[in-house]
Amino acid sequence: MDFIVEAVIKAVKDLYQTDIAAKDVNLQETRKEFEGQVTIVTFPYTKVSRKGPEQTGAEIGEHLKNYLPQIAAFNVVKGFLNLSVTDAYWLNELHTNILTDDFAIAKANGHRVMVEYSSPNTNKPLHLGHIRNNLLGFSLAEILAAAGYDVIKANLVNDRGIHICKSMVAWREFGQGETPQSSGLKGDHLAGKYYVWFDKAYKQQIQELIEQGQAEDEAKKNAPLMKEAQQMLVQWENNDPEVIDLWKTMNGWVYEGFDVTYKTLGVSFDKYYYESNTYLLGKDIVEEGLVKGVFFKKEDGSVWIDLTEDGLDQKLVLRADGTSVYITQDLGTAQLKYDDYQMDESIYVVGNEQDYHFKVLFLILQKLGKSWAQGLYHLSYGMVDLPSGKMKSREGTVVDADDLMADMFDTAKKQTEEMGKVDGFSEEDKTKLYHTIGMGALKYFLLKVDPKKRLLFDPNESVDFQGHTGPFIQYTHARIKSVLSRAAYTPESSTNNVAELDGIERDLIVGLTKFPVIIAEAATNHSPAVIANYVYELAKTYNKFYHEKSILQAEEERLKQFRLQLSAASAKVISRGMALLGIAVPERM
RNA sequence: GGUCCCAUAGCUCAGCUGGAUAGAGCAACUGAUUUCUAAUCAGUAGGUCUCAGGUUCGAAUCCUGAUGGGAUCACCA
Repeated sequence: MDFIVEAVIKAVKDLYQTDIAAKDVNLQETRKEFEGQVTIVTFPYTKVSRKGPEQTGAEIGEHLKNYLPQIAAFNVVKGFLNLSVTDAYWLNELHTNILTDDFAIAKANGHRVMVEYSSPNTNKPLHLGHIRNNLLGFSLAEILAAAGYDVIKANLVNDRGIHICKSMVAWREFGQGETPQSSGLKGDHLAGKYYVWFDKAYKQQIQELIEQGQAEDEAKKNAPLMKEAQQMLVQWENNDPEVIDLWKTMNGWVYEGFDVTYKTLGVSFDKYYYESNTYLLGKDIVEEGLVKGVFFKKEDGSVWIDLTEDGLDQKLVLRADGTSVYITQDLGTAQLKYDDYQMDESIYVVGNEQDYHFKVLFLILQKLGKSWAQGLYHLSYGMVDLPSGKMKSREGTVVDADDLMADMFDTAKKQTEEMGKVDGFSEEDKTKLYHTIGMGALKYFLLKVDPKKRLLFDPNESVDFQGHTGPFIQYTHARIKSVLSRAAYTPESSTNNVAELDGIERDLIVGLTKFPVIIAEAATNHSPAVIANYVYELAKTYNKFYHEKSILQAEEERLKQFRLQLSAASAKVISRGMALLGIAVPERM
């Protein structure tokens, strides 16, 4: 639509002798109730035209119609100039753009971006909140790749620390040698089980100590289990062979479990970072900051940065004993990532509870003069809430990722069987289909809302399969594929053979042409929801077309061919759009 | 208490850097299948865009304040 923008600029110059910038041309889609496809808001030009909005619109419209062969007609309603673009233009778009293999595949833009997501703790299994994180991260990586970026998907695994030791201590105390093999329990769930055990037993010990007369704070510190965990952490840092061995074993179980979950979710990573390798990083950056005078040292030896001028607080970056805090490692890890990949942008997919942390982190790196700091971005997404409130691992109010995915599979199976849609499917095909639909419903449900917003999930209400859902879009795709296969349609058979379009056909082409713009928008906004809502709109438009127009029984052969082309193009965009969300679409359902 | 985020139909959400009479889905009601998949389509009903000011040709959108909800303010991560 750039040609229209340029023509408007020229029109304003010719008519009113004024130069305007491209961004001052406000193009929008024409509303359904008016004639045309593209609308220009003419209010802003009334100042230079010194005429009313209607007259200004009429003059610009006349000018455009004279200069642009693609403009068939125009009409003016108040300050809105509605343009009807010729059918020849839309048909040309379909054949020379939409139907080509490289449609909506952006050329490499020469920019490299890292998307860090997932970043689990290895002491418990993944839950619904992690699912949102993983889906957002994976989808965003796909979108950025489609927009022309060179993308690295990174996972920073939190595999060390006191919480990991808690699971280990509990297992050593109560585990009696349980392994995933011996109990049949998935490795990450096994670790999680002992993490919960630790917490239970620990609370009991605290209670006992309080009953013996200790203050609560005191009791929390003195509980034998906590002492044991802390001692284990020291041993771990000292490379105690037995502890390291146990740590490796249990983490190994957890990774096996995570691999299964990741596989079912359909996410993947190009690069793993482990905190056990990075937790000591950052100390040299602290040193650098002291030399540059960005940080200062207090009498006790602790190192701080004063961010009060930026509206934030003073922040500790190194403890008095010289050990790292969270932000120390993150400073070091940020440098490590940059040294590894020299990316232009680095995106952290992390919940909005850490907004403050990332604000501070990025600000510090800027103050340290890191040239790459401006490319850092925190994709801050909202928490997933249950009707009962926030999920809490230790209180068992979490929606487990594996359970949820299994439920989705079962629901998909039940619904599909009820509709009797799987006659002639092999068992293998059925399993694959139920997985595709179940995950499609779940993924779409989570990705269709703006990442920034918090999300309400009711485990008692199953995720819908009708209406604004993943299965609706998947169904539309399957339906198209069914028609195409009945017609034995092949892409080679496509040549232009109609001259004019009907309303719904034109709407469909207009919708298809938007795909590349939508991808770019999703990329700049870091929002898979943009894609999700677009694909839904497109599927709706197609379904309307499907009902209004007969394809296989079209009045004429050339019309049939054209509608098949339009269908094939729709299937392609739906499929690609869903792929950007990490959602597969079935050939039949 | 300081800082940050959020508030649109009964419910879940769209609404791009300000533009036409604020849109979908679910739930409710009505209709469509001798014809390409009815997980679909067409229609009815449902709104003080939390409230009060301000900016201007024009505000759900931008600014200020209030109210309600959430997060965060650890020598935890």
